[in-house]
Amino acid sequence: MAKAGVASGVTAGGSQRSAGTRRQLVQAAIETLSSEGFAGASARTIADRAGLNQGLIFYHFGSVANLLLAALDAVSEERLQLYGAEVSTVSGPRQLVDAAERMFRSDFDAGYVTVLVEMIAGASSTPGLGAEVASRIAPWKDFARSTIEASLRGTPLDGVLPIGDLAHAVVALYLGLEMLGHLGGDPGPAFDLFSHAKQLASLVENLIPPNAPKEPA
Amino acid sequence: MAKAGVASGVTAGGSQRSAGTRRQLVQAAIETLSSEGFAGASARTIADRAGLNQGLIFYHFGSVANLLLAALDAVSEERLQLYGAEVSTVSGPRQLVDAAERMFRSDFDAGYVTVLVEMIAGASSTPGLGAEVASRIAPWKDFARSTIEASLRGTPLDGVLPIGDLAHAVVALYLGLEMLGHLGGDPGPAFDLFSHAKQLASLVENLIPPNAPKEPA
DNA sequence: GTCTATACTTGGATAGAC
DNA sequence: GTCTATCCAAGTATAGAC
Repeated sequence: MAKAGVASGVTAGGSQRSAGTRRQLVQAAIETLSSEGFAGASARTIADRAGLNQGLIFYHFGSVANLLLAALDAVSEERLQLYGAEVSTVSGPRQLVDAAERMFRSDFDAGYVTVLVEMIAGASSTPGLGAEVASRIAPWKDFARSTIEASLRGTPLDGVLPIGDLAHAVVALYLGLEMLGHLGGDPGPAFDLFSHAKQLASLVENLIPPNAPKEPA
Repeated sequence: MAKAGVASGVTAGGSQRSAGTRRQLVQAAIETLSSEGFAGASARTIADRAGLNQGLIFYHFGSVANLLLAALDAVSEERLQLYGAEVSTVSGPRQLVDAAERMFRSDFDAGYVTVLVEMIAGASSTPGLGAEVASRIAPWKDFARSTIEASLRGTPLDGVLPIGDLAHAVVALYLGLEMLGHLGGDPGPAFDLFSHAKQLASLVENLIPPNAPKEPA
């Protein structure tokens, strides 16, 4: 056991100065989770990186676990918003795979998916953390589902694929590819897969043009 | 930082008594990794579970990291052997998916894949650990590749699919499904996926019967 | 050779200074 | 309200007992 209990809602909303300190700590927590992993994300390590006293973590967040959750929140919100923007201009499966590849690349380089992976893997060490992490992962599955659904609209696959299960698989694959890529230091195989997926998506699109007008049922 | 450096080959081969102690520690390490995760797998926690003095870990393995690697070795070897046996009786994609589902179920229930996931995620916290873990994950990808290859022999997909990349994806998916299933406490969605995969595999098999004699090139 | 008691280091948390 | 100095628990590691 390393991190202590998960208090709820200790993210006090205070002054300007306080907000700045919190922001620095959250940023340092993200970087530490990326480079040292959950097990290496101690109060001291994080505070050192931010150039701040480690006690501040407990004052502002109540516990290390809560700071890490705040870091997860920050990453999840920012990325999800960016993903939404990327995807909004997309029509059809091939463009979607293309967008997914770009997002994976920038995620991988910045170490953002690592934050998710580390928090999921680390959750089992702290009582109560699992549920908190789960509630922050859920939006990703929702996002995957609605995006897949939208991109399939108008193609012959519309309505025949189990979207919910597919979304689950996509998220799982995304996390797994990140783990393997990070471990070997080489995300190469992941990008080979994206390239195959693009061919497959093109195949689907060439059967029937994307976004062809569809008869109302 | 929690675990210390990774010494090489400290797994001294000694007496009967020594072997028994090591076995108990490895077993306790596996259980601890499963239930508490990498971050919770301290020398004291593991030794307590085994009912042994924590100093024994350093005497027998040199460091906590080395004990955890020994645990990973044990799980990987035992499971890989069992997987090999399961798969040896298999012919064709559908039976393969069937076998994979059985293996995933027993792995998930026993927490064996969790050991892999936790070691991969935890690797980044200890210098040198990443490479050691990577070399122990590699056989899984090899196994996936040769198994997929064999099951496709004689089907119309033989030779057209990028086996290496597919194997990478399968391992990644396996790890990702484990993470998500473990997090939510419910591996359900993973099994839904297996069920879809079975339908897909049946489809492939019905195009051309499995293991149909193939013309030599 | 095997194990235990003990030394030392790092980590979480808070009482009290500003 | 914000932060720092300090405390105690938990972790790694080893010197020495058996």
